[in-house]
This record gives sequence, structure tokens and C-alpha cells, in this order.
Amino acid sequence: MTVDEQLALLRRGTSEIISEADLKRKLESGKPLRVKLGVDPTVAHVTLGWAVVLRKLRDFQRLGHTAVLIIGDFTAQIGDPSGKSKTRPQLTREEVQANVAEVSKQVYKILDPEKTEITFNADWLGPMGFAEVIKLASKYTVARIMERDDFTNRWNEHRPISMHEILYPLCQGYDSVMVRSDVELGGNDQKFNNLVGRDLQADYGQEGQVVMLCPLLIGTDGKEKMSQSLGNYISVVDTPNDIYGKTMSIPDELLTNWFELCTDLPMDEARELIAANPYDAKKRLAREIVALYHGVSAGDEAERFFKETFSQRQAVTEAEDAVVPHELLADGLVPVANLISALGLAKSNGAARDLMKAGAVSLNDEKVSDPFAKLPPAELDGKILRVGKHQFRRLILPR
RNA sequence: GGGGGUGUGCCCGAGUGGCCAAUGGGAACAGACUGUAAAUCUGUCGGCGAAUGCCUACGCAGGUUCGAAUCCUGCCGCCCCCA
Repeated sequence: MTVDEQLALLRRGTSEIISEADLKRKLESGKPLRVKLGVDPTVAHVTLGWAVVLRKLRDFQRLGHTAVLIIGDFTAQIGDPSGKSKTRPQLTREEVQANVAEVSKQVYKILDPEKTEITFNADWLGPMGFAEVIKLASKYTVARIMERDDFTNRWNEHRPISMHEILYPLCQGYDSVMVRSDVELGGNDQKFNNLVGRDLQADYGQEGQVVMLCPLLIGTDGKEKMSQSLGNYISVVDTPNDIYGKTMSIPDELLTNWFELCTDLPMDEARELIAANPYDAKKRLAREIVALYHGVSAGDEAERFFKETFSQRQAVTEAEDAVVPHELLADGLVPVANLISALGLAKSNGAARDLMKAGAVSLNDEKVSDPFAKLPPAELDGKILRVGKHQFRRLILPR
């Protein structure tokens, strides 16, 4: 593959490359590049949003380069100032490692483990002395730090900015120095942080990294960036039916964005599909995404399930098994509301009853709208309990 | 260091002694419609409970009162002005 062809591949799904000339030069050098990606250790799932950059990273790997994942176990304690500036939960090293073990399984659905390095930034940020911190801080000016949107806005709106938040970009930038990254990938919201890395590397006598930014994937709510904390996400380990269904629920306006960032379908084809019929295009999108993480046949299967269940409204006949807890069997009649909350399908008994009143609960396609309904176990066994649009369970009696 | 202001449920934001689990808007969830889209309409929206009920909640801790989100004291956070 020529360098220009490589560039074309790498460009898809990115919004900015700083600078493309630098990237081209690095590719031409022929040496394997170290491509850095910062990872938040507090997340538990690889979402499609995160997958956007991971997939880009995989493109690099296919071209022979090395992915360098930096687990931000130290920086997580500070919390990225962007967004709502909420302090993140502090995790111990052990918790972080357990988390990382779990998440990396998901990450390797996309990345090639052979070409992936995983490092923890507490390894170098943790032991730094105050003098070293001061030295690092001296490399950057307040004026430059304040260029960051989030800081500018908060400053103008008289909202607080803590000193430690100002150091956050420096921590991330220092990571780049420590791993000697050639390229750093990130979402658009990481532009400032990643540019600090590029600058700091120069200060430490290294060649500045190329900064590659991907647009943020809008979540299933159609409004905010996809994120776990907002609950508007699809995880790559969601079941095929869930991935398919959640994808079908995104607003039409997101189609172009999602095709570009979540699939490998050529964009000309995607645009044609969308122009022809958004609904059919969305089905194609959903099928493509399922296929990416569960295989082509899973995509077809999910589409069939969706069509039968939602388009044709056939009764659902297959669902995850759920055992009726034996304590609910004690007096011979099972209160349905309690069953629903016990199975985690509603937050509380009260919430379950609210759902029943609203007509959101059914057993084998028959509505159970009496909030105090109690049924003999025999009438539950083997039946499909449905709560809301997309929660299904096949009820099993304990033996 | 001095002076002023402010702190309410997921968010914004009313509420200045009882009728307040707390008006309104947004979000969220559910129902109808539908393409599990959009738009629209309807319902729910602190927890437990079958319930007239109980518990928890209006920054935190105390106090006044028969009774406080509302009054008092102290503390904490945040903002503004001055130094």
C-alpha cells in the first residue's frame, strides 16, 4: 500500500489531523509508529463511541504499527475537567486492574493483542516529587492553559476552576513524553489535551506527536455524546438483539454519522441508502454493526428477531431464562410486581406496579395490568415475561 | 483578611413557619400512534407498603417552636466586590 493509500484509509472517520504533513512524513519513514490512546479505567464497557477510536487504532495496527494504551489510573483520580467536572470514583490499583482485565477482553474484539502495549500512568505520575511537578508546570503558561474551552467558559461564567484541574492536561501530555508516542488518537474533546502532549514532547526534546481526532459519536438519545454515565450507549458485548434494537431506535439524523464512524461501508453507498429510505438504511446499519461484533449470521438473526417481534408484533417465543426466586413461591401465589423487581426488570416494587398500571407488562403477550396480580406458579412456568418495549425473560420455576 | 450574596429532588428552578415529598420546565420511564425514528397526545416520576400509613429528603450540625425547606447559631462549599 502506498503512503497516500494509507493516508486515505486513516483519514476515514477522523475530523482533524494535526498535521497531515507530519503524519505523512512519519509513515514514509517506514518504521512502526507508536500510536497512543488514553483509557479511562473507570469505564466497564467498550461502547460504540469508544470503538470509533479503537477501530482507527486497529487501522494503524493493520499497517504494522503499535497501539499503546495508557490506562489513566492516576489521572482518573483528578478527573478530566471537561464535561460536568464531576469527581470520578477513586479506584484502588487492584480494582483498576480487574476492570482493565475485563475491558481488555472487549477491547480485543477490535484490537490485535499482538500489537498492543498496555501501560499505567500511575507508574510514572505516582512517584513524581513536587519539584518535578513544578518543573513540568513551568513548561506551560496560564494563558495557554486557559485557551481550553472548558476553562474559558467556566472562567467567563464565574464558575470554579481548581488548581489541580489545570494540571490535568499536563499529566496527559507527560504521558506522551513517557511513552514516546508518534501519534495520539482521541475524540474531538481531547484536542486540547493531546496538543499539550505534542508541545510537551518538543520541550523534552522529542518530535511532537501527530494528533488525530475523531468526531464524537452521538448516543442513542440523539443528543449527547455516547457515554456510559449518560446511559445512551451500546456496548460491543451487548447481545445481538440489543445492539440491533438500540441501533433501530436512534434518530434518523444520526444515520450518516453512525455509518461513517461505526461501519466500514463506503460512504457513497451509505449516503445512497439513506437518501433512498432511512428506515431501510437504519436496518442495514444495525445489521452491519451486529455483524462487526457478533458475526454476519448474528446480524441476520437479529434482523429476523426484530422484524417478527416489533414490525410484525408476533409473540416473543425466545428469551433469556430467569428463575422465579423461591421466596416468592412461599404462599402459593406469586405477586407479579415483586417478581418483576426481583428479576431486576424494575427498580422497585412500586415502579413495577406503575409499569403494570401503564400496560407495560405482559405474560406470553397477554397484558397483566392489575398491579396486585398474583398468579399460581404453574401459570408462570415457561412463559415469556415482557416489561416495557424490550425486556424479555423466560420464566423458570426453581426445582 | 474585610464586606455582600448563594446552596432545594437527575438538571434548571419556585417555595420565607403548618394545606410541602415540596408549583413549573427539562430529562427519564411507560402507553397510544408509528418505522422500537421524528412529531403529537396521555400517564408515571424519593423508598417501603394492600393501606388511612411509615421512613428518608430541601449544603452539614445543633437550636427555637405543638409544628421548619422556611426562624436562630455554628460550620462547610461556591460566586461577587475590596485588600
